[in-house]
Amino acid sequence: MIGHIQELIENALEHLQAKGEFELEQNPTINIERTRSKEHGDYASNVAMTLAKPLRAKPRDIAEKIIAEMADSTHVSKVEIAGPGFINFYLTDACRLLVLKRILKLKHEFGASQIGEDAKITVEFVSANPTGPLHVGHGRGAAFGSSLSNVLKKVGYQVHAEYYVNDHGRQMDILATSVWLRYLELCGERIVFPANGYKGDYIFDIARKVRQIKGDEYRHEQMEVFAQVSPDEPDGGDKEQHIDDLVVNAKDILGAGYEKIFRIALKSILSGIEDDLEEFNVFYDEWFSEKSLHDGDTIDRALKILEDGGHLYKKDGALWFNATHFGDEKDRVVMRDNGLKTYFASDVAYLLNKFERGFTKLVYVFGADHHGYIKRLEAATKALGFDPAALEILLVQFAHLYKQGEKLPMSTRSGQFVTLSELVSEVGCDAARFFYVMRSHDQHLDFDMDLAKSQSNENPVYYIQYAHARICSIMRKLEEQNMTHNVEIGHAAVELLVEEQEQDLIKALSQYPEAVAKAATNYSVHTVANYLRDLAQLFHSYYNAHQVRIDNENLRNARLNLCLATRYVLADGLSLLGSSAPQEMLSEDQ
RNA sequence: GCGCCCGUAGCUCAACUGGAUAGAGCAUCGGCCUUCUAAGCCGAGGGUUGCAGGUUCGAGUCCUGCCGGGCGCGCCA
Repeated sequence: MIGHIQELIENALEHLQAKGEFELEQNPTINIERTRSKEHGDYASNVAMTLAKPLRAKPRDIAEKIIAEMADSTHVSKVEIAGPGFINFYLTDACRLLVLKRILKLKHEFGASQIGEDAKITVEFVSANPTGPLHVGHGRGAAFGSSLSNVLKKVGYQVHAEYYVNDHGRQMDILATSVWLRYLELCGERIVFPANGYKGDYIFDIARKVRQIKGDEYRHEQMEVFAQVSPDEPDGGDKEQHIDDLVVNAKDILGAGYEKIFRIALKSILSGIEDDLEEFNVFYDEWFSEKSLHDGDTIDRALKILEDGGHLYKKDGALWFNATHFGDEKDRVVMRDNGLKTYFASDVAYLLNKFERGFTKLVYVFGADHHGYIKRLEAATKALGFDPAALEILLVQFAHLYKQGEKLPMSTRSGQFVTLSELVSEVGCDAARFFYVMRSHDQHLDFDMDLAKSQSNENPVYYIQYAHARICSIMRKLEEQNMTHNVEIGHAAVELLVEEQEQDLIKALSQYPEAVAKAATNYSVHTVANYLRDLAQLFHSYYNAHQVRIDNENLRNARLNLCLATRYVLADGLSLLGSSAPQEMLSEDQ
């Protein structure tokens, strides 16, 4: 429809130029918008205002000429000048009502588009280190990334959702060593647990698993384990050095056994993460192993490209990437003086890997604390010879959880945190997903767990789901009373939908594709949440004002069509956000 | 200190990328269940968009400077 109106204005402008009324050096971009309020019609254009300057004329005069020259359209019933020079378009009823037929035909396909033009796009999100279970701090990234993937798919991108598994490197060594130390404790060794080790209870769980499988096979005396290890922080030493020494000992003492513990720990935690995400309705197309970059030649090739480009240099025994040359604040180390490649080297390789797989858009969903990564990733992209515009790095601000008015602490190392799984089992997946994405991702979020749990009008998820359930209820009651719903009769009678609430609801339905498109192009999933709230609100108003199950067959079927269309859109929108659309609302005491 | 993000109703947040009278929910107050689920509806009050300038037909939105909050600034991940 927007395109149609653009065409009307374009043609009018061409005629005016041909007649010599207007003299324009270039064709203006014609901006058509939905009006904010219905007193301004359905669509509006500000073209007369933007032309005021080049034409040196008053906006309202220009608008008048454009309207006079505009061809009649079967879709437009009225065109008006308003305010400082807006041109307002009113659609014909027939045109407005067309959307109902469209929705009932397309069902869950309604709202889809080809904006993405089938482009290959990756969305990487969460990618938390597999050193412990996901906590509520990861929840927002998971909810946002997953919903964004759904939305991008809906508008015609080939989306590949990825979780980058850091299954290589120092943190994983610390994890494996932590497990071993807990295992030794279980065997009865007296261990002073390192300050920098992973302290959560889940480490004990994994240690128990190791003991179950291997018995006392990996037991060694405390003296041997701590031989030559520098003092820990509480004893006046460096906690980093202390844990690194322990890792070295663990590898020496255990040999192949170390690898075994490492794999058990990784597998155990990773499958826990997968389960938690599945429970959270989050699914990936790929779990990408960092280790695979090392095992293959990707890292070496990536570094070679940087090397060949002259972007690497040696300093203090380490190998540096000349990131400042590409706009970063600092140069970055890619290989430490001990010969180990840094995580940044893996990041560069992963970047290269994504481009080599043919993705034209690389979306990263990062926590806000990672904003320092933007510049270095852009720098690496340029140095690899790719266009940094292909990167879309989205920062998700922190979500603070509140329970009974108190802020919940979040700290991975200390082992004190609410896990995502606990959150989901407490407030439910539907509410948790919705709450995480109902605010703009670049805005801080206060997550009120009591509100998310409450079965009341305060809770926006239930509000939307209730609208859906009410429609389902109408359909159920219809059958019970042997009334019929004939879609064709409904279509033929749509012009009977003259009530204000019906008109408003129809208009809102027709805006669904725009809401989805906007969410996709702006990476703003919360707009879908807002849209659904508005739609549910309009439906509830309608429901309270008018009966659907009535004897008048024509009107009844028209209203049922409207209800069914609303139901499809509500269900589809909720599914984009990862929430369900229940057919009935059951309270706890039922 | 330097860099990035954010300041909108008492609270939590929107505002179609520069448009018309800045909107919702919660909270507060007043109404609506003999009717398809009251997890609902209808109505009322509530604002110098942190402050000060600038850009233009027009600024919550863009530019500059302050004030206030969050985060980051490792051969850690």
